[in-house]
Amino acid sequence: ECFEKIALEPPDILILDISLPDTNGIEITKRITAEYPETKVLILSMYTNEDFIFNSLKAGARGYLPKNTSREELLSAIHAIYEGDEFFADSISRIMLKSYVRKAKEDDLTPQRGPIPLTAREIEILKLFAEGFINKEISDQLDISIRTVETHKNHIMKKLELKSTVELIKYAIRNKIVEI
Amino acid sequence: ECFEKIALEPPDILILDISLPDTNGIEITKRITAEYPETKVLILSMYTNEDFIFNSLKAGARGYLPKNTSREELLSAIHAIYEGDEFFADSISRIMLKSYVRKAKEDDLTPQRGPIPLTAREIEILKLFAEGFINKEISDQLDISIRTVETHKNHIMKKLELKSTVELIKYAIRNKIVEI
DNA sequence: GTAAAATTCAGTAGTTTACAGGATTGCAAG
DNA sequence: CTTGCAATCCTGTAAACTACTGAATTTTAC
Repeated sequence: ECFEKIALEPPDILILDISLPDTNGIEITKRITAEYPETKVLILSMYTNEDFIFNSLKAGARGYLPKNTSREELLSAIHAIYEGDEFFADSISRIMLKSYVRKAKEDDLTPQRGPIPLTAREIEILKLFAEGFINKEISDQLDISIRTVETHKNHIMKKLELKSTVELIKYAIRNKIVEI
Repeated sequence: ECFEKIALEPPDILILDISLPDTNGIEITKRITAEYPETKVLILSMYTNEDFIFNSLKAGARGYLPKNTSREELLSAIHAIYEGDEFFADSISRIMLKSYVRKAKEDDLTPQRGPIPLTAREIEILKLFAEGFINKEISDQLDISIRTVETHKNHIMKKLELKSTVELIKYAIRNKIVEI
């Protein structure tokens, strides 16, 4: 029914009042913002779970307000969104910021399980390998024998206790030796 | 001088008034939070650049206020932080939230350069390969010949115009067929 | 100044890739 | 219905790579 009415005359702002923390509201938001980019979605929900808020925003919502929002704040939000701005209740911003910082810290900790226990030469070879060069190309670039390249790779695998080249590449990515 | 005084008697809260957008304030924050975890850092700065704020928070700051903060808000922040909470001015939260959402959307768009042009079987094999299984293990799991596994991999490489297994693994990671 | 580690190279056996070819099956259009 | 196509399956052969062992030379560390 919602989509039928929107198809007739897309509104400037669609206020979605979400009562259940399922993905319905998010799916509606995604569809609206995809099909009617000029219609701006403001979500009003009692759910302040960070993942739910996050997915709503990723789906394209321009604002998010908790249910206990004052009349004044709702009006401010509508005006801000109408002007093309985004609007989030302070409580929402704060929840999301904490989550953001927490994730950023986690991301920063996980890759570095201690310093990389490789020599400069080994890192050089791992980098070239993980960039996609085959052994012959590596040996040409470094002006050493193919066998030496192989030996270095072997040492690397043993040091890191890796069982396949797949893990080797993943290691290089995780430790930022190469880009994905 | 700052560090000498802190060493004598670590304060409950350290209010860092940063006037330059260099990394000094961030380095100080990092060192304090590492050496004196019980000392909480509140940053007061006229710089509201999102990267600067972000790095401050990653360095361990418990709060961030812009220079034009009211006396009341500063006191609220000090009290909140003293209680073990975090405190960010609303303007700061809003800046960071927008940046967060923007980045999340970017991350979501980049990997999918169109649908994956592989058959179900090919994706199955790519997934197992990128998880680290060798051809023999894949052929056992799927109950097919090793040569068939090789052929599938060959088809995948040709379809995707990839030149090495390294690129194949990176493709699988980018397209979320496997975790890093 | 010696011991340990890093860097270099090689032999051998087994595994994987590159390239070319063929067989079977399922499904959809003519 | 058969024709064509894509997907799936299998093989041969040469080249490249891996696993394991061994070893010479240079660097680093105490």
